[in-house]
Amino acid sequence: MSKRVSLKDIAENVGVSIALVSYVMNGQEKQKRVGADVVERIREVARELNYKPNQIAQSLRTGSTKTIGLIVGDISNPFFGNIARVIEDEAIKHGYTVIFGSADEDLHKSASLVETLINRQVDGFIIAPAEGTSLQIKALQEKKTPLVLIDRYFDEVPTNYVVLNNFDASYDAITHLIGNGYRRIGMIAYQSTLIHMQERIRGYKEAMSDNNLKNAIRIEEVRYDYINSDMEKAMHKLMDGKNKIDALFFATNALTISGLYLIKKLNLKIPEDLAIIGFDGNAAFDFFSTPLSYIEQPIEEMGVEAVRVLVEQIDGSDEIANIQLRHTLIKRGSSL
Amino acid sequence: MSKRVSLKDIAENVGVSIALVSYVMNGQEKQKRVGADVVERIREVARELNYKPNQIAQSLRTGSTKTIGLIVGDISNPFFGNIARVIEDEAIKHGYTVIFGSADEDLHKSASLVETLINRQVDGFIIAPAEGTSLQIKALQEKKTPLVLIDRYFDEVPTNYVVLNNFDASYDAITHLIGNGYRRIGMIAYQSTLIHMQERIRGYKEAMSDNNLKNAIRIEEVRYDYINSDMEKAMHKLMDGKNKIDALFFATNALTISGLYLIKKLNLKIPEDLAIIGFDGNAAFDFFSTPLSYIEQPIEEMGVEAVRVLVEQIDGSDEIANIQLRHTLIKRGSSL
DNA sequence: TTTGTTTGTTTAAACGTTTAAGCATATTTT
DNA sequence: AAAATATGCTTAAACGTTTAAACAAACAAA
Repeated sequence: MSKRVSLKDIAENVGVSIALVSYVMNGQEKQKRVGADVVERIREVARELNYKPNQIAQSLRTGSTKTIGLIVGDISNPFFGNIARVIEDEAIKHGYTVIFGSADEDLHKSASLVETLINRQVDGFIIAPAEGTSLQIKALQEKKTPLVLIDRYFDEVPTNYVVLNNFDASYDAITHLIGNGYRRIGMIAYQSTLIHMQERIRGYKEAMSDNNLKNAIRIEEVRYDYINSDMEKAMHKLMDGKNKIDALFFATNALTISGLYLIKKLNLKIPEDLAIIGFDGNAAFDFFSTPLSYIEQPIEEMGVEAVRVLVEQIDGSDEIANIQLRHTLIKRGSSL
Repeated sequence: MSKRVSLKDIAENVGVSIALVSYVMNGQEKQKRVGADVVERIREVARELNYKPNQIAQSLRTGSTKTIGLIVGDISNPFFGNIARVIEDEAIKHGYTVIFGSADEDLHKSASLVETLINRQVDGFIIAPAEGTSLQIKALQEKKTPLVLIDRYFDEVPTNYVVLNNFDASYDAITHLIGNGYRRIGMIAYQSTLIHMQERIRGYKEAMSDNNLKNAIRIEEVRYDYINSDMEKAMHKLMDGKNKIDALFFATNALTISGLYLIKKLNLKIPEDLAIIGFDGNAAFDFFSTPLSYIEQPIEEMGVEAVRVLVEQIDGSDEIANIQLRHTLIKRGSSL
């Protein structure tokens, strides 16, 4: 890579000190009263040599990298890909760039990513925390690192967060199913202590209880790393035997997709054999034999708010923002 | 954000010079013959204070940021999301982190991203170049910036690239359709001069010509920014009237999805009314009324190779690598 | 004429590293 | 005992910025 042009090069070329060049490049020629002719010449030479400031040097000197560290579960997961895109755009609007990492819902990968990003001196973090990372998050918080959690948070660690109101979303979905006459409603969730999952489960349970269906509650949990095999077992548990369910609620997009493959394989009629509500919109939902009802998250808003709150924190605010956003229940054939 | 621990802090604490601390932190205590007891104490204090090297300072001093700039069309597009994931993992393996940006296939966004990343002193670029960016790419190339293009490249600018053998892929898909008895085969592509699109088109044309179907060639082009409305017009052109097609080949994943929405709306029977081959696998393809045949790209390999070649370039190689990867044609109901 | 102010510029330190060079002191070789 | 070498450490410069402080020259006010 050929040598980059520095302030020094311009200074030597014009025959002035580095300071003057710096002033001019930063538009401070008025306050620092640089001579008009010198301003002119510096500008000219800078253009000629195609000067680009070295952000690394700037960062070292100013202590700010104008960089946001984004840690999600997996950037190739549509939910995270979409939110990453929103965050990217918002970050740029605020003058930041983003460095991202996928933690695969893994404690150690997450720790390693946090360390890498800290070493790179990011100005702040946006994190969808993996299970068991509450200590990592707490440590960041204690070092007063600007931080916003998305999608999930920890009750025991007070931090900024921007999440879906998962309880409401679940409650709404289940109430809708009950309203349409379904009674034996099951749910398939990830095996996880993370709050977004627990809240989605709580919403399901409470909606069932509030409708005198407490006895009909049937939850199956699936491990993140064995989603397809566990899904098969779960479905069989719920669908086999005389007590089989008549409606099924999936707790995430990936779970929904995985479940749909099975449902297709089992040749179930939707919603006659089984009504379904999934999570997060998706072209796949639209093309399924019966278009799927689902809970839509306000991804755009989530990303926008996350960046807004983070930038406020970076700028010195110490108010904690806890933001819960509202879902939209998209009702279609699969839950009629 | 609380002040970070530096080499100086450790040095003062132990009562030695900064240089010694640096040597120990870099594992050079043998070559630089640091006293065994001092090594011990430095290690201890570093652990106690939880020292983390400031990568910004390291970068400034060493001239290497260990950072890769990744520019794609749109990170929320599954193809790019998936390849970004692979690139991320590979980069980490090589000791790099990635800064990404979505250029939205836009010349100016691309220019602005390149500038931002240059200012951030990335060690090299992986770029899926947007239409009309050949001058940007050429400029990078001339400054000897390590660079690998993916998905597309420019014939007129010799660079490293890792792409699909798009001609072969298209040719194979069309040959397969012809083999199954289809003759009036249409194609819907993006309006673009980019090589990947041109090659896909060329593959289609040549397969048609080679089978004496030159007269049956029907290509409709769709604008990236008006995909859905243009798609509607294109479909009508191809499907209305007496000369209507009996098979359709889509040139990208997004085009396929957009087309499928219309096909569903028009209630066409697949493959009876229209056979279809799409691009890039997708859950949506699996759930469509008839499972879709499609061209699968070796995304994993593409990402792995791109990073490998880039790191070689960063390490000083000046061999130009032009890598064309082979597709897999997934044959299913939609093209029977 | 002296003093004070304005204008335009330079100097130098700092950010946190890395690393070549220098410098004592101790140890080995003659 | 002198010379040579080895050992263990410090000094200082450099990377490219930003910016407070110093300074000189020109001009204005007393």
